[in-house]
Amino acid sequence: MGKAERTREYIVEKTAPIFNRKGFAGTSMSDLTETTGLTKGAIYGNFENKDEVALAAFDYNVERMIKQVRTLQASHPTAIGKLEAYIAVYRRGLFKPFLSTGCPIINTGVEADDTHPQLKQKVNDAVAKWHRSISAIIHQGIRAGEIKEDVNVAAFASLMIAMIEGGITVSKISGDLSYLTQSLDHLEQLIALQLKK
Amino acid sequence: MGKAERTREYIVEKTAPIFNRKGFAGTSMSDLTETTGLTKGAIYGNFENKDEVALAAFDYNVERMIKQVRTLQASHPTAIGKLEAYIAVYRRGLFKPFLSTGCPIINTGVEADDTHPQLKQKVNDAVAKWHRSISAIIHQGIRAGEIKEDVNVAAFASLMIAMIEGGITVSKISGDLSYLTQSLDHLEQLIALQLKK
Amino acid sequence: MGKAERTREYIVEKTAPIFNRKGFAGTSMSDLTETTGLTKGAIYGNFENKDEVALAAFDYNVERMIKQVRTLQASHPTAIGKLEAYIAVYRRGLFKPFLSTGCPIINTGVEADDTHPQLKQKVNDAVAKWHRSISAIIHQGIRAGEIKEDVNVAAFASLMIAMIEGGITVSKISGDLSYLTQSLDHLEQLIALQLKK
Amino acid sequence: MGKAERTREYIVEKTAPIFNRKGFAGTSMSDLTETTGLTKGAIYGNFENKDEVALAAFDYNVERMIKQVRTLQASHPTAIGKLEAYIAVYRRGLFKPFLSTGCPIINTGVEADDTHPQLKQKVNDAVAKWHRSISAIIHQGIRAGEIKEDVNVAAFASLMIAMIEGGITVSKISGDLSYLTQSLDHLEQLIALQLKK
DNA sequence: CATGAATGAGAGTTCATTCAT
DNA sequence: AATGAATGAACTCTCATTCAT
Repeated sequence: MGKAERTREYIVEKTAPIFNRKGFAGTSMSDLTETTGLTKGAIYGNFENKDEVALAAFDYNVERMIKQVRTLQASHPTAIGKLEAYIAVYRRGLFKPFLSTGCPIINTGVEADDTHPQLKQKVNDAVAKWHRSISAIIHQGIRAGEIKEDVNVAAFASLMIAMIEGGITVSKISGDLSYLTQSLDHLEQLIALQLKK
Repeated sequence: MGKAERTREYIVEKTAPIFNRKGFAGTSMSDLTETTGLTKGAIYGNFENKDEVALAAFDYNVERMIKQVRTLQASHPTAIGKLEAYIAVYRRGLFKPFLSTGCPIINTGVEADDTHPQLKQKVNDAVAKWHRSISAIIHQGIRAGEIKEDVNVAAFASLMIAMIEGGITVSKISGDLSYLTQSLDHLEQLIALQLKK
Repeated sequence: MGKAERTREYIVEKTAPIFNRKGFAGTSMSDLTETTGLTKGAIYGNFENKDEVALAAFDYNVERMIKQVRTLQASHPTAIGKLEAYIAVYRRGLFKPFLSTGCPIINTGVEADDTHPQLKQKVNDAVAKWHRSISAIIHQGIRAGEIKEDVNVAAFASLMIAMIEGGITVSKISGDLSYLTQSLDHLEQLIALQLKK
Repeated sequence: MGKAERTREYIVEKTAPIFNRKGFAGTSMSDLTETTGLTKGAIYGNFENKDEVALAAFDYNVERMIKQVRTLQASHPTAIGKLEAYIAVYRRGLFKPFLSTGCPIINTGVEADDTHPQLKQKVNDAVAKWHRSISAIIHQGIRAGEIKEDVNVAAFASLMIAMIEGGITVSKISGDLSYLTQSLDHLEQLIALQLKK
């Protein structure tokens, strides 16, 4: 990894939380230089413009969430275990500052939807990828005989994502964790009752 | 209603959708003058600053949503009917541009949470009020003998809000209505199975 | 005096101290409506514009100072007595809030000199009138045999005005009354030693 | 001296006369960009805001006056010579455009006294410093046996400052140099008769 | 006449971006 | 490759003035 590559990563790591907290319009280039300790030139030397930093920061934020799930899923070979890993990760987030700024997909999506086509596309892709990922796990569970065959896979994945994101987001904006707790509790029941054979 | 009051309302009506779409930081005073056809002076003559317009616009946006629910609930005397009215309103939103910009509570909350204390407070209040409103309906249903007595009222209200908001928001940012559809379908089942006697 | 005339005077009385304190550029039309309790329209109905109010306010402020001197001079028939009346008035100002905002001639002149020709002209006239007034008193004293004949009248009047204004102004801007005290003390001696026969 | 430092100085040099002539409220940021040929961004890159430029400009204006006096005083070792240097400098100003805009201490003090606490403080300090400076010279003269021992040092310094400032200011606002001439002539006599042994 | 809502130019300030060094 | 001073457009907001009511 060359120096330029390392600087790029450093900038992304440092600025990603700012973009997640303040949003694209609310984050200024000065915020970025302050957080990184770098100059304007250094950032513009590594990124074409603010948009490019924001896009890279979004990727970084999403990747970071995915990594947490993947790590936990690695130690759970069954489909049900992998689905429950999602719940465990977000439940763990309840007690860490991890979710205090909410989910980057929602944070970015809500702002970008009507103002920033490039970010919007990335958000779209992230949601679609997540949906495919959950669907694949359920299908795997069906093939493995763990999960009922008549489950509406796409519908369940949609419901699962909506509930998780709803829980995270309403808890974040209200400062009341019960929204996330209830969502995760209910999701756990659904997995046990509707999916498990 | 004096002229000032009328202009205030006119400004709020016209600008509320802009704030909902673009957010507070993303909406400029020039956006407001363009939409209203008024000059900056006219807006500053009726509002102390941009914040005040945004706060009034948020109230307007929330009130508009509440009104739709209340109107439908008026023709449903039972508690179950009133809860189903929520679902009907949001399902109807699926086919209208009504929900195309998402829920103002989420849109505003996501941005304001880390950047705008006054708006954040209003969002907090709106969520709390909604929770109280749903809880009151369930309690009324219990007293009326419509709804099971052992329901965890607060938990159900939290789950209901999280699911609706999750459905609306993920559908909005992904452009895929299935998230909202699945949330509303499942919520309908929950009401039928877990609440109804 | 008609109603219009009374309103004009009311506006001038109320706004004159504001102009004296904040200056022309530093005083806004809103300052004027706040102080008077009148509307913009009421002021523009009685004055063509801000300049006209400022010009009238300057006249009022100067006239008010002159009146104080004239009143005291009325009870002093001698020329020396009349000159000492000036000193008495300004010395009295030391203990009243009367001079706390400084002399309107200086306050206005300093700002207007390079920015407001009309006000500048009024300031010029006020100084010239004051000079003529002192000169006339000295000449009267000479004719009456009170004052030495070889006094350089114009020079003495100039020195007297410069000392009074210097004392008032430096005391005002420094918050230290000694500048005015020393000026008045010295001026008193000069009258006794250089003028009095 | 870095580039930023040089630009700061350039801005101060160019804008100081404008602030002295038009005052703080009367000087706009556009006045500053016009005079300097720089953009607003360039000024805001070097100063936090308009206030900071005005404060630096005041310091510059005062320092410029002090330098003239100090330069002349350097070639006059005696206390009397140093005091007469003040008079010489201001008398010289009579024939140059140097005093055409008046004394920055008075110009600034008159406006700032009731409107700008930071500038007011600087004015206060400048007057106090001047007073101390004159007092020190007189004390030095007493110790050196040049000046009478029973002189009221503080009182003389106050009178001297009041007379000089009164002369400058009334001459400026009236356009009649006799006020300054008479003040300086008289002050010269006072030094010769009241101070000199 | 008086009102006060509305005007529109201009105020002070910020910000993404550029470019000489 | 990095610096950071400078750009200039856009930002929020104010102000003297006007005019329909």
